[in-house]
Amino acid sequence: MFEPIEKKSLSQAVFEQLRTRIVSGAFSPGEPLPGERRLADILGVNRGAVREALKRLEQARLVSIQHGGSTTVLNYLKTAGMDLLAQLVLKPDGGLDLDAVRSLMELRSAIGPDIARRCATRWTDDLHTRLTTTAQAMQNAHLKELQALNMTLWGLIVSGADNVAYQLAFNSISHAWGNINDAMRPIMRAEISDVASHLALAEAIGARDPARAEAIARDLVTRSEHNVRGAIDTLQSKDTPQLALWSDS
Amino acid sequence: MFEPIEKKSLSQAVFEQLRTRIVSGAFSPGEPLPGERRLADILGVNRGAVREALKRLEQARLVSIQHGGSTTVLNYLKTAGMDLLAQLVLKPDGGLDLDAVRSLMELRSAIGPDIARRCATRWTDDLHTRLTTTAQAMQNAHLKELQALNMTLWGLIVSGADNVAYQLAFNSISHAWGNINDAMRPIMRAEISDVASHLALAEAIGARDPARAEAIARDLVTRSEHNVRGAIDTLQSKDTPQLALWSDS
DNA sequence: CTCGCCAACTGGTCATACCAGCTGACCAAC
DNA sequence: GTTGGTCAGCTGGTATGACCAGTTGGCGAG
Repeated sequence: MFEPIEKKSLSQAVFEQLRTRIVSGAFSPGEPLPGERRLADILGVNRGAVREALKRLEQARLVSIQHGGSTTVLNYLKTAGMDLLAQLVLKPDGGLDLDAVRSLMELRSAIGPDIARRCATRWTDDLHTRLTTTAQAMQNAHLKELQALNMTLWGLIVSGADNVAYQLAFNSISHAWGNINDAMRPIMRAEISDVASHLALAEAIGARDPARAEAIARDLVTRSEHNVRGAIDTLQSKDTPQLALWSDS
Repeated sequence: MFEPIEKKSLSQAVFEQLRTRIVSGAFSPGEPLPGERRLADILGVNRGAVREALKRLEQARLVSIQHGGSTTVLNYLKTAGMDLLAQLVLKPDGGLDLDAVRSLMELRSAIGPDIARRCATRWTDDLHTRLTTTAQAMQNAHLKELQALNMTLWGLIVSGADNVAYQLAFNSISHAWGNINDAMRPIMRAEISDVASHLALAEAIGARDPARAEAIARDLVTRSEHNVRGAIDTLQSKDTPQLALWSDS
């Protein structure tokens, strides 16, 4: 139906364009970027917009700015932080980068069970109630709602794990997730449609049973990880011409 | 002796000041920030510097900027990405925030073994050689060198795990680490001075033995995690009688 | 040759003006 | 009352031109 109109500032556009070019390899690590004045001239914007974009690139550790010297491109694989994941899971053409998605799912599989385990021993207040309420809401939900509730549930579990590193990592993952959740829905089906396991997870955490919570969580998150791997294998083995499948569907 | 002179641009200073105030709670979530012109006036800098700082705060998801509206502070615990860890491990007074450090070590404990496991099955080229060389270099190294070599070793393992999410998470962790590695050296001693285990880890990965690599890695990273926890418990029981009462339950 | 200075880059800061979006007060017209 | 319009006064967004401040390399004096 109606979709929100996409609006972005100039500095945002400059930032995204440069970021895409750096990640895609159009700029090689160590290569100097054109000067601010020249970039502004090329892109047809004023220098302030370019500077704002460059500052953001510097904060993302994609470039290195030196007063008096030139701004150089960094090797993002060795310097960039986790927030770049949100960019990497999407290819420049808008499709999914399955390799990055696989990486994301593997990370999720590694920390998810540990988060559930720690939450089971550390939660306070009425977290148990809120977990159970959320899990119960999954009983009469469709796939799209299931996905949202699954995210809500994990957000609660993370908040109960009393660990800011997990919390921030979850935020970064969620942010990346926002770019691909529609495409991931069928792949996540086996995990998010298993309401009984989610209820059991909430119950195990509420009962302060870390081992059981960890086991249930591991079982759940592993399913989607395997499904992503299965999707990759299918694409790699079946269709030699990759583009054929993309254009047909 | 002589230390490098700390030089930072105005926008960097503005960014850091606002970030510190947001994280410390001087600005509450939802609270509107003063306007750009007013901030520039208060801080005695140009509006451009303020704008560059605000753009960076927005990218870090610490504030939300709206054209025509006001810039509001976000709840960083629910929005900020993992790069904020580098800020959180240091308290405003320069001391360590042990709670954040504990979080960091727990995250490290969760992903480290999994990274080693995946590296053992996925490494290519001469990674095994480089791992062994690095581990062997630890044999005649002092504590400070051991710490650096341990970081180098893990950097190699991460690069061999073929997982961009782990790679970026490692970058974020390393970045936070750079702020506290001096203080963490004694705590890490039990882990980084065990050269034999590091050699065994390199050997297990080279032998493509994921189970053994995972086990050795888990044993190593868990030590430092426990030491951090021990340091926290010691501090809590010794001083600050208020907190002692709290933990007596 | 070395040393030191100068010119020409680079990014950093500044002041000013104007454009563009939001909000609320006010005021018709229905 | 509700609706819709206008307008003033905020807010952030963009543009311009100037100048300050590090870095670099070349060129001339010694």
